[in-house]
Amino acid sequence: MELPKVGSIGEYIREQRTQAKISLRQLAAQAGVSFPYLSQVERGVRKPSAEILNQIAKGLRISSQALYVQAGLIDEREPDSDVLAAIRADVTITGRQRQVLVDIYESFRKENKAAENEGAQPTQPAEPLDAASLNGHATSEGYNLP
Amino acid sequence: MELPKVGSIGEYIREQRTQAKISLRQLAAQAGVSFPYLSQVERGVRKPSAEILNQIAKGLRISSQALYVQAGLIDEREPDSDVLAAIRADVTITGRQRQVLVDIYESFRKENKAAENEGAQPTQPAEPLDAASLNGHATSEGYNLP
DNA sequence: AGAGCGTGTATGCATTTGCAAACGCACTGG
DNA sequence: CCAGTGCGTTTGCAAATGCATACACGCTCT
Repeated sequence: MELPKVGSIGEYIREQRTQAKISLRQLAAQAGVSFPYLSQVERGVRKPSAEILNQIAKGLRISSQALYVQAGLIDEREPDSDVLAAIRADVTITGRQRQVLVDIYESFRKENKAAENEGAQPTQPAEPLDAASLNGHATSEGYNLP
Repeated sequence: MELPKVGSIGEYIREQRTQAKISLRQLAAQAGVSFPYLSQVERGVRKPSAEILNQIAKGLRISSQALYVQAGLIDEREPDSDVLAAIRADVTITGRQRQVLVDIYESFRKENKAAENEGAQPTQPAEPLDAASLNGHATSEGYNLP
């Protein structure tokens, strides 16, 4: 039975890859998997095993757990969305950084709620947002959200 | 391959099962997998996929992550702070937004660590990050979300 | 003795993973 | 104009997963 409804794991991977601005072949090479297979995975044609998922996570430089959660392979009991609580409880960041994270998170929530109440119009979804600019020193200034 | 000695995963499962004092068939039923296959998994004859692993974890009432770590599918190099866990578990934001938050948070951490070491390390201690270098530099300015 | 029920284990087989090779398409630039 | 690269996709095919079925052993009854 072909149920294309499979987890959005493929979309997520592709999203991460395009955000990182690397090609399918590059990611495949870094992850140590074959590019054709990666293509199929991204389109949901094939469902990768845990090992492959782990390698892809490595290639993407993201946490394996992020992928597993996305793939629905980790239940992660109760999301409950206490992101804010976790941020406020974090002692490894400064107060100013904390405020930045809180602001961004809340504005995301607000944006999503607005988009939800509007029809199917995705407001302004086209965002460049390079994930690769990590060392680009993303400090408090520079974020401005729609 | 004849004997993939790597998998202490099977032993771990069997250990957990016997410790829980349930039979192979019972666990298989609770996990929703076939008992013969579970037997093979426990003896390392077969290497279960992530889905099966997840179901087994459910059946054993243990954390999925514990199994993944045992299976070597999660590197566990990072303690994975509570903030990151909360962000990843949050279902009220999009994957892109999630990535933004994760990136910003990690870059904060990186900044702080660099500041802590006081001038020894230049912001990129471990990762070669060929993806970005291949791509040539992205932005290098802070985040700007349109 | 058996019949019955419990355990874990070896088969056969449909389905699937994952790869190598070949393909089509868009861009170059000699 | 078409060789040379890059991209993503499609196509067979060996190897593996995962299951249903059948097997071997241990235990307890009547």
